[in-house]
Amino acid sequence: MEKEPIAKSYEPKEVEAKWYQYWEENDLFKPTAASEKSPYCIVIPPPNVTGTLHMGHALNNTLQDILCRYKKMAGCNVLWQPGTDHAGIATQNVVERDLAAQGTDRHAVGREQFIERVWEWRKKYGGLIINQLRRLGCSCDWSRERFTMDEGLSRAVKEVFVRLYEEGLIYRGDYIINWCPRCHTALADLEVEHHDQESYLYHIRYRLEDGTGHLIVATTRPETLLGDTAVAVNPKDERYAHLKGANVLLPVLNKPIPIIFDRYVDMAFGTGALKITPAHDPNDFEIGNQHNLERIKVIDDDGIMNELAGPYQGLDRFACREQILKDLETAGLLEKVEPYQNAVGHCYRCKTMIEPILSKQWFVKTAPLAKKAGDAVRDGKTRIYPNNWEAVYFDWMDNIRDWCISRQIWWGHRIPAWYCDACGEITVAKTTPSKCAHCDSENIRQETDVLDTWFSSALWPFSTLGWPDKTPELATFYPTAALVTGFDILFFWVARMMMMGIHFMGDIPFKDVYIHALVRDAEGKKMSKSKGNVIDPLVVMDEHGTDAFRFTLAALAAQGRDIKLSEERILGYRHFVNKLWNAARFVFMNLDDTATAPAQRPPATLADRWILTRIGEVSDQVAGAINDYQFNEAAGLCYQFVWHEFCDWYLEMAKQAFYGDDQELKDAAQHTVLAALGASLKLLHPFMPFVTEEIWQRLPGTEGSIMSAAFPDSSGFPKDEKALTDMTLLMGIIAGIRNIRGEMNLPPSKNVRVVIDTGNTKETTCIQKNSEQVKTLAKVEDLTIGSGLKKPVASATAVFGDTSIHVILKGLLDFGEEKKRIRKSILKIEKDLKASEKKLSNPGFLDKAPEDIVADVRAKAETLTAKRDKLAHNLAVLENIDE
RNA sequence: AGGCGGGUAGCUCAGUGGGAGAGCAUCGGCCUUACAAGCCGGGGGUCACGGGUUCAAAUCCCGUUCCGCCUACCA
Repeated sequence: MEKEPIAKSYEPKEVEAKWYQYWEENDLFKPTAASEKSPYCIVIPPPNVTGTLHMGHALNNTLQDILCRYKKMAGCNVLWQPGTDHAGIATQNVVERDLAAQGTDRHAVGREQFIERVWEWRKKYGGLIINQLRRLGCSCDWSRERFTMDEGLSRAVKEVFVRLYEEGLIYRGDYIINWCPRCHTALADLEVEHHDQESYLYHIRYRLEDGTGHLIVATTRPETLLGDTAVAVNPKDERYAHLKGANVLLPVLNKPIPIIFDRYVDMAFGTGALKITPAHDPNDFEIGNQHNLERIKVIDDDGIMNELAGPYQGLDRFACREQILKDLETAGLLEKVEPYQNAVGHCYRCKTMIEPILSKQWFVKTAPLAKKAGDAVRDGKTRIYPNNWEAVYFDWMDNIRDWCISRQIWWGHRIPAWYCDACGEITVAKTTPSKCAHCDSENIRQETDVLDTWFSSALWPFSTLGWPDKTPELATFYPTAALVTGFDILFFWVARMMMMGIHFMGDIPFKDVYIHALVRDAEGKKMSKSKGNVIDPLVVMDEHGTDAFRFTLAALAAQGRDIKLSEERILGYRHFVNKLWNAARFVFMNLDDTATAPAQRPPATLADRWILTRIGEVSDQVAGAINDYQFNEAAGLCYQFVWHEFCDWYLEMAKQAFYGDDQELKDAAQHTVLAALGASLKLLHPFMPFVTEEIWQRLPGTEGSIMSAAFPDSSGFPKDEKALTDMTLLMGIIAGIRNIRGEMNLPPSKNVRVVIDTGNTKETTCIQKNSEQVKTLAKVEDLTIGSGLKKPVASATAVFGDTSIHVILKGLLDFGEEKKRIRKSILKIEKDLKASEKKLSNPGFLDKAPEDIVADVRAKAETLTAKRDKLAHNLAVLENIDE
């Protein structure tokens, strides 16, 4: 296809955009409509529309793309379902910031106008991250792109809400939430930052109602005592056992409240007595529920004390604290103040101190859903890789709390519930009702809260495939094959998709969950803008090319460990991309000037037979590793094979055929080298889509995209055991000679004469047949091969197996140095030998170790002994000469 | 506080029961007509420490220690 001459080094920029466009134009990212092939589907973890591509996305999507591209080549009907998330609070914040810059705010603009502005913003910037995913090479079917606020997905959200409500699995109730008095919204636990803070622990005297004494309570928040409805102590605490049924008087307000007994109270902390404020503390709320305590809200939504705070009404919560402390002091009720460090929640956005406040919220009753979601993993229907995350998953599912799904913001799915002002009942419906379902009053108004962002993303695996309609995609691709995500959203997203998928589809949403690591900087720190240690994937792709970047991520993606990304590592793999490029260049230079592939030829040389056998083996290993989500393993296998077997050995050996006159050998080599290069490209394609496509399209005899080619496997290649053993011998011989050359600092220009004393005639034949290779690759000008050959006088010796290799160094050999070299070698062998002999002389080992292991050790000991003896013999020869 | 992960070559990390590996760095030799972003060769590790299980431990168990992360409601 491509005819222009191939450049000396690979230039990613020139080819990446070209091929991405080609793939899209040729519909290569789309699944086939009706297909015999087995379906394979991944739904993308939808990035926030506000987002730009960061390292986490890059890793996440690279791994998904590797899976999708591999599966397609392996013969599956693949759908990678893409889309974005409306990201309620994050997006609302971005647009609010815009408004602030224009000197206005959302309240001034009004709800409808505001939402319109968000849509406008989305239209303008929402495609940013999608295009960055394209840069990364993601093979998503973009014709199916979805957005959580789309019409279709919104319909799914309403459907789910209404059905859960009708089933009694959604309810409205009082709950303690994290309230930001400045932003005026509830915050998810995730959105609360905890900072250690220097504060004080105040010991306050609560007098007993009957006047017989007092009890001391320790607190960091004295102002909340206005809402106290009990004091709790541990039932085992003997100090307070006599106070059963007694009341204390709330300081300042002088109101009697009960002393209750609850195991939650830590006897060792403070005085062992805990004030209970159910309306302003999450724990107290729980305890209050168990003891049926009244909940008194004394702080309003602005953080100001309300009418129930009595004399403190109108004071800011912090001012109130000061005032109350003064009053307690005056009344002689402040026993002690000690410095204390505690973690206090702050709004992640404006850093205002969070106020836990009691309010009415919507909830999903999760227990029944969680039970099934837990069982699905317990039963192995869904498998989590690596499986240590299963424990974390179970722990959460087994201790799950009801899920608060309402948010007091504007951007999101507005809850489809209407309150009736006439009868006070709630109407929940998929479409906007005209009147109350209970009393027919038309005086109804819709809930102003919107749903938690995770509510719509919980439906993602089926809503994107068309649910609640019965679509062919849903029938084909649900349950999806795999979900690839980071552990940080295991609870928020994965767990909820499991619950919703099982409930509404009657089946798990995905068979496998692959949890990958976090990408950190070279020091292991989390990348963040404030630390300034962010590596921008887009910059990396610009500098080193997408393929090198992707390969780096895959090569570092070992399970269960974070990735420390370093520039050097990327550079190393960039070299690998270039190596592949140059290997291809070499191949092209040595093909006859023809556009078509050379005629089919059987492999003619040992090298030909060997490389084909190796491709078969490696292909199976790579496929196995990808199927097991061992991305680093798969990448490593490819790297090792392509560089150190295909390039270092096969291409070097093929030169003999290419540069020689034997047309038959040449034809066979051309055929083999094309097969080997083609297979290498296919193995690498899932990791490096661009460079492999670029080379593939230039290869003679290929048709269409490499994406449509079949992934290699061993059934398509010979299994030539003899080629493997012969090649091992040959490589050992050559390495032996090279080793001596290296140690003696012999430049390649200095050819040497070599005598090879083999162990048997088989070896003699093998080496003789390939003597030209030995001569070329080890720079030998004269090679003598035979069994029982004598060591030449001025020669250095290496031993491989039964074979002695003597390199003649007339006038160059330092006898002393050579003897030293051999002695060192013998010492090393004897150390190994000793270990083997120790095992073999251990009755326990011979008794209990498996036979094959014992046989291995025996064989090893024999080999080592033979080698040692040979070296010793050669050493003796040298010593005789010396004398 | 609890949970999780980790400590292996100078650096970054693979390696889950049978003689320790890779990349980078380093040292020596090479512009050998695909590639100096390259080729050939070398050196370098008490696998954190201490115990245990086993014929056999980097690998499994217990303890110690250091580092990192996540969760948390000690007022």
